[in-house]
Amino acid sequence: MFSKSTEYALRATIYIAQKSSEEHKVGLAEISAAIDSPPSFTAKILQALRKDNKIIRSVPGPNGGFYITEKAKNLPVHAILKVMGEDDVLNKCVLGLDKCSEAKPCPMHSEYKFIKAQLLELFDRKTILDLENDIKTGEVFIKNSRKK
Amino acid sequence: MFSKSTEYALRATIYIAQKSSEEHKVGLAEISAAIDSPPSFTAKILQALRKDNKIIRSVPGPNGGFYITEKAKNLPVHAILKVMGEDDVLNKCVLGLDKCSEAKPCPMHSEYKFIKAQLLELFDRKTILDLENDIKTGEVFIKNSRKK
DNA sequence: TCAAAAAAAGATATGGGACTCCTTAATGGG
DNA sequence: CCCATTAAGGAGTCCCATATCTTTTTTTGA
Repeated sequence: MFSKSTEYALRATIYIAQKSSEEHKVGLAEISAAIDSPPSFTAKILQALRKDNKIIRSVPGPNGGFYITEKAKNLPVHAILKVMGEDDVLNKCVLGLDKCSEAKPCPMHSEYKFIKAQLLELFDRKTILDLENDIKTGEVFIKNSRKK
Repeated sequence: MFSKSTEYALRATIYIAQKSSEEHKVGLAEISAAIDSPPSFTAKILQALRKDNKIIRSVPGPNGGFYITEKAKNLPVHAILKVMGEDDVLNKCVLGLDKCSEAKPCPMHSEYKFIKAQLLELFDRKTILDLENDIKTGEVFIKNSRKK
């Protein structure tokens, strides 16, 4: 559904939410190990998220790293998707028509719109904090198995 | 949601269903004009669909072209997606985890699975014939506006 | 049987996503 | 103030989806 970049962004943000605070930051190496993502590439993605200045923050130097404020944890997953430029993915027509709309629908539109609405609702409702809490229950995970 | 190739495949198939029969075939030029897709690229995609030997058929030479049998029109949209290799797209984890499952879910899994199920149901239920009929009511279209 | 028509096949760009590496800047500890 | 640490930034690689162009093969109709 989403690009690799976005997948890493989501997993990394959840991990940072889970493990960091303003006092205790997490480093790139730990993050990419925890979510099993390529470190250098993850760095680029975290840079992008950081520049947005809304979701994650970072500090260089010893004991530096990434963190996320309690306030930012209340942001919906949709905020991450927006930064990663996935907004259009969710609004796109199944058949790829630019002008597909309620007024000029494609043959899939009338049925797909209800499903799309649920997707949008889910990503708007679910916050970073929600996902972090799910992890803490231990019933849920964000680490990929190492590829062979 | 899907690749350009798949979008063209869907639109082209619907157009062929709408305009062709075993007696009256439609040519590549007409198809790509009707759905506004690059002709040469569309040719490749139709080749792939054709090779599958289930959905569309073709005949070269004068008055040749592409067509689809009445029987094949009863195939679900999912059949096209399968040929285009989009099967994994629909089964993929939102966070990109290989092992995400009911037993080992990601934090989005429990809510996303219901939406995913609806998507799968829609693509399994909706047939090519259904889409063709929607077009015939005239309330629906498959042609993109020409890009400037 | 020949020529035209149309799809099939092959060869070749091109742009962007995915990723790596190297250098630079910022920070904190000794 | 210097050095180790860590993120930021820049440049470049690789591959695949997208797309085009050309040549070959198949078929039909005259």
